[in-house]
Amino acid sequence: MPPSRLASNETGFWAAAQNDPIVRAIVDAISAGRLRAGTKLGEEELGALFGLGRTRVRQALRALSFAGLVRLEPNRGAFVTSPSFEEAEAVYAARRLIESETVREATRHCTANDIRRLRTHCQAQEAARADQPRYIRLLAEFHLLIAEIGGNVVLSELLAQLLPRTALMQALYQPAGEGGGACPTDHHMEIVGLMAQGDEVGAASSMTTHLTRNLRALAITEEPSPPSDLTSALLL
Amino acid sequence: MPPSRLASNETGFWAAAQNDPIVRAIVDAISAGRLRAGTKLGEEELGALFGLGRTRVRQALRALSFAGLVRLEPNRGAFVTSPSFEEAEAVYAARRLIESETVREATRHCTANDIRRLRTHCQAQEAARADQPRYIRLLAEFHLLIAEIGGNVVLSELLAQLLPRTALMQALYQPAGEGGGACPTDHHMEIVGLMAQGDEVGAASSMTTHLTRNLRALAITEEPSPPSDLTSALLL
DNA sequence: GATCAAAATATTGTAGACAATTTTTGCAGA
DNA sequence: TCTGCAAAAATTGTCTACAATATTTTGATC
Repeated sequence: MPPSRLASNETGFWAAAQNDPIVRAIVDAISAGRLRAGTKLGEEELGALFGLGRTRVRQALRALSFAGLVRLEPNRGAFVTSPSFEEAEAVYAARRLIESETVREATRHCTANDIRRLRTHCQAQEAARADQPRYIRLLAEFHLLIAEIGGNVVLSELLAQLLPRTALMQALYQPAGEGGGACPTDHHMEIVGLMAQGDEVGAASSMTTHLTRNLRALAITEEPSPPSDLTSALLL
Repeated sequence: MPPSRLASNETGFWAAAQNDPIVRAIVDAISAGRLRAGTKLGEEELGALFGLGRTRVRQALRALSFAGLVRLEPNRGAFVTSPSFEEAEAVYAARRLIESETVREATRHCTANDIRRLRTHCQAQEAARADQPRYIRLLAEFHLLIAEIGGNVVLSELLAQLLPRTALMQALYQPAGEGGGACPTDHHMEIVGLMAQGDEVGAASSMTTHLTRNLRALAITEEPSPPSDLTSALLL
């Protein structure tokens, strides 16, 4: 069982879209900070890179735009979103709202096996520290996994949409120090610990502070970083 | 200023998609109960109906699948979603979570002009009672409008995705009595009244009971209603 | 050299063609 | 009549060609 599929329930469109190789590659490149905000995503160029026609590229770009990672300008093309700091705050506010609920529900429903899965997942996070795209994917998946244990599929889907956006913002606004400090596995372990004790209030509040810390870690600098070169950003 | 555009901020993919004639027509037909769950949405047939090629049809179907109104089965086509009752409960739970927050924020931020807009909107709802698709659209827009006043764009977007789904479920599971009883303008007026008094707790709780009543109004009958004829459903 | 218009180039938007897959149809055999 | 299988028809998936729209380059004028 590949860990990157651990938290993907097969329902929902965004989950399916992430299996698209183009979507996947762009999400990874954005998360890792290789694709910077404002970069133009040319259809022909992407198609050539993946050996696919423009049809598939277009589908991928639309999916990414749905998730808020890409901005489609009519007759001009697709660009990596440049979220404002207000937008970042809004996304984190939404996550706090949704995730304090999911973690509360999860704490109520979770079985011993769920706790085990969460702990295993934290270990996988530690192990993947070297491989940044994978590490970031895992950190996000942890939150998704909690949402799934919570049991409300709709909230899971909404959260799944929000997660890549926060990844984009971290890559954008995170100061030089690599993302390691922002969403560390320690916090995750703490949350799991509280869940294991059945302390739903504590777990929810721990989640909230975890997210607030994440937001605070973002630098307010809104300097327009130069767009990156698409081809080199995607070729690893 | 056309009232149907009152509450549509131009950002966000779903807002844009709803300007697509195909999306619009299908959403209306679903909301009005003319297009029943399980109906197959053939690409060629839709294209012929709107005088458009399959490319546009496909885009529309994909957008509808983003919003959870349509299920795409690989190599089989697009079908109007048949949400289970659990799914309905999940969507309403998500709406309660999100909207109790948006109405709280809106109550804090709202100006006298905002209150006026909301009251005007309620009147427009009353006036549109005869025209069912429009009526349903307006009822949903009211909730969106509150979210926009609340000021968190992300929550607005998420809510915008959820609203058509609840419309689908109402059309699906609502007992014979037409949708009038489910989301009446009276409740909306009450909420606006509480907002005008600055009673955020009251407004939030009123919103919650409003939504809970909506959910309760759905019949638990899960009999598979026969799919409708696509052409006749869309030709008004 | 700067400014603006117009041609040239490049890119996106849409439609239709062909390939792959599923569904239906037709027919033989039990 | 029903079942199983194969051919035919219909439908979706993908690519490519052409049209519409932006962007860049060119060149003439001041």
